[in-house]
Amino acid sequence: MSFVVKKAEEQIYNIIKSASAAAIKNGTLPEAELPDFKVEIPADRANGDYSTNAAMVAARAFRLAPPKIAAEISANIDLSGTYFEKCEIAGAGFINFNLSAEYYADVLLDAGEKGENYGKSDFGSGKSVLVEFVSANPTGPMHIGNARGGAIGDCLAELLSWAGYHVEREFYVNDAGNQINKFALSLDLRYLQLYKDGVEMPEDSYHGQDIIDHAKAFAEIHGDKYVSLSEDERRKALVSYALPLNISALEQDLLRYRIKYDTWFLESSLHSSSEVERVLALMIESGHTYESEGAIWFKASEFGCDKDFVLRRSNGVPTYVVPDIAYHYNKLVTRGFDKAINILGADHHGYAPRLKAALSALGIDPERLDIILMQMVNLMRDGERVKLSKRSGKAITLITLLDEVPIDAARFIFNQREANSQCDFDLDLAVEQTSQNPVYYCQYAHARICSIIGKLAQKGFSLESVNKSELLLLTSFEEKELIRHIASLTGVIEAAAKAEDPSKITKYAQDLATHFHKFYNAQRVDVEDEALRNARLALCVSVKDIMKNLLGMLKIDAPEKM
RNA sequence: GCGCUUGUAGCUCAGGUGGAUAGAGCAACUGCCUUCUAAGCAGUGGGUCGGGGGUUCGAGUCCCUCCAAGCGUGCCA
Repeated sequence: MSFVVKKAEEQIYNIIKSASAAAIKNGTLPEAELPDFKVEIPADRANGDYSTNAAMVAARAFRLAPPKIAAEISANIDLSGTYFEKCEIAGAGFINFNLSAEYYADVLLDAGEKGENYGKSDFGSGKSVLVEFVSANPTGPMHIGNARGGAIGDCLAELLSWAGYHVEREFYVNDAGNQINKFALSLDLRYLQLYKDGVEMPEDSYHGQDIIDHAKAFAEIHGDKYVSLSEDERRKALVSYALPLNISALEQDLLRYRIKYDTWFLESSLHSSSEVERVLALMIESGHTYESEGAIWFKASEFGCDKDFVLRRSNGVPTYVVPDIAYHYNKLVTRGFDKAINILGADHHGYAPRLKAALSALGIDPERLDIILMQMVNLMRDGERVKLSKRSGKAITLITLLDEVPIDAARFIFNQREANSQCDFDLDLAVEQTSQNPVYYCQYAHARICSIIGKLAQKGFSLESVNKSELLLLTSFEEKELIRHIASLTGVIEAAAKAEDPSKITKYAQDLATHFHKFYNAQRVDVEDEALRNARLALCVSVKDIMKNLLGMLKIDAPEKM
C-alpha cells in the first residue's frame, strides 16, 4: 500500500481504539476489551470513504446493541490531525468516515514524487521467482492456448517484478522423450512417402502440414540418400534437422508476440547431465518408493495423492514425471529460486499434486511451487467454435492469430480474465470491431491526456511543479474518485501479485480510464484559475504516467494520438 | 465410482480475510460535441447469485447436500 493509504487506515484504527477507551473511562461503555474489527471501503460512496464494523463486533463483549455502542464511540471521537473531516453512524451500527481534501492532495504529491515508480512495492522483498510459461512442444507450431499462456505468463512476470520480486522467464523445451520419438516417426514416414508408395501415417503420429514441409525441405538438401540407411540414423538426422528449426521458430514467433525469455531450458540437458538419474536415485533414497512388477513406484499416496505412480517402467525407461521432477529440483535446489511458478493448461490439473508430492519426498517445501491452471480458449468465428485440433492441420496457430488480431488487443484480451476461467476469444469482434475493444478504451484515455497536455503547452502552460495548496482545490466528486483510484494502485499491485493474477491489472486500467473519462466530462483542465489549472494538470499527468506504466506492464503501446 | 475446477443480468465477466439497495462491459432504447480527442459521458430497461438446507446480528462469500458442465483418475506426455 502506498504510505498515504496506510496512514489513513491506521488513523481509523487508532481513532476507534482511543474513542472506545475514552468511552469506557467516562463510564458510557462497560469495562470490556474491544474485539478486533475491520476497516473497509464501502461499496456505496454514500456510506463514506471508509467504514468500520467496530460497534457490531463489540456487541457481544459490551452486551449492548451495535447502534448504541457506535453512538458512544462516536461521541468520543477526535478527528483533529487526521485525514478525516467527518464521521457518522449509519445502518446497523457502521461508523463511517469521510476523507478531507488534505488526503487527496497528499496522494497526488506522493504519486508525483515517485513519478514512474509510483505503484511499485517491496512486497516481494527481492525473492527470486522463476516463471515458466508456454513451454509448447517443439514438435509443431504453437496454438491458441499458448497465446493465452504467453500473455498471462509474460504479464505476470512483469507484475511480480513491480511487486518487488526478482523475476526470470523461462521456456522449457521438451526435446527428449516420447514426443520427440513421435516427431521422429512422423518426419520419417513423411520423408519415406516422398520415395515410396503405401507408407501410411499411423493414428498417433503428427499429421500437420509442417511435418510434410520439413520432410520435403530435408529431401531437397539430402535427396533419397537416407532412404536406404537404418531407421535410427534416418530419424536422428531428420530430428536434428527439424528440431532446431522448430525451436528457433518458436523463439521468433514469441518475440513477435513481445515475449523474451531469460532462458530456454532444454529437457535433454537434464538427461545428458545425469540429473534425471540422480533425482531418481534421490527418490529411491528418500525411502518413499517400492518395486512392483519390475517397475519402481513412488508412494504418492503418503503425500496426499489418491494413487501411487510409476517412476521407472519395467523396461528401465523413466516415465515423463522423472525429468519433470528433476527439472523442478533444478529450479528450486540447483539454481536456488525461492519460488517457481508454472502456467499450465487446466487439463494438467491432476499433475500438480503428483509433482508437489514428489518434491515433498525430496524435502522441498511444495509451497515453493505454484501451478497456475489455465482454462482452454474457445476460439469463435462466425459465431461458431473453431476446433483446436493440432492434427487436423487446420488449427489456428499463434501466428495465424497475430496475423489477424492486433497484438495489443490479443495481449489485453487474454489478460482480461482470470487464468482459471473459461475464455472465449471472438475473432470477428477482435478483428472487425476493434474500436469496441477495451484496450482502446484505455489507450484512448492516455491519448486524450496527451492531447490536453499538448494543447496547454501550446498556450504556454506546462506543469513545472505543483504545491499542496493548489492540490487542495481538487474537491469535486469526479476528482476525488479519480484520486482515490490512484491511491489504491500499490495495494492492487500487491493483491494481484499475491493472487498471481494479472487480470487485476487490466481491470484496474479500465477503471482508471473510466474515472478519468468521467472527470474529463465533468471538469475542464484549461481554466482561467492558474492554481486550479495547475492542480488538474498534475492530476492528468499522474493518470497518464500510471496508464502508461500499466500498459507497459502488459507490453501494450500507449499512443499519444489516436 | 473417486478427485479437481466451474455455475452471478440475454451474452462475457467483477464481486480482498462474511457487511449496508449484488456491480461493469457488450447487446437494446434515449439524451449530450460553436469550448481541452464523441474510440467519450449521462440516463432507461434487464437478477429466485444453479436448487435446497445450515452456521449468525448479517451469506454471492463459510459448512453440508443435491443438480449441471468441463477435465483428471495410463508402466501416454
